[in-house]
Amino acid sequence: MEFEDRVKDLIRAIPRGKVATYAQIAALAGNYRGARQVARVLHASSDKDRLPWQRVISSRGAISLPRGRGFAEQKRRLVGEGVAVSRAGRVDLARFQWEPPGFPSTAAREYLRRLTGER
DNA sequence: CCTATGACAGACA
DNA sequence: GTGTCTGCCATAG
Repeated sequence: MEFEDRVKDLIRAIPRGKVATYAQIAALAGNYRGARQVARVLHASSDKDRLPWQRVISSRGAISLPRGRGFAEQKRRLVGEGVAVSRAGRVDLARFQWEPPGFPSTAAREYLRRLTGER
């Protein structure tokens, strides 16, 4: 339950006008491979816990919600906060990604390096 | 113990 | 750009 609580706190810490990715939240919460858990938390309790869920998007910089089930709502909320969202639901991470100190973590980088082929 | 779920991520064709 | 496949793991039942 601790991981879940950290995830919620982190999501609440994303400033207006910025976005974070699922993997980023997971890494900051201490589990750099827990992106799916972040998705689960959002799905289960974004309403209940009043999270700024619109600020969490995929690592490719896109809205993950399907059209017809939240896509338009998320886009509307983000644009309302000053985040530019393309028609396809893309956000420029270089401009809008939240970058707290210490991200990305060395653990995450190592994992990625191993995935990419141990170079 | 097991299985299912989850708004994922990365590699590759 | 699309689609598929694999790895990942906390949580609920």
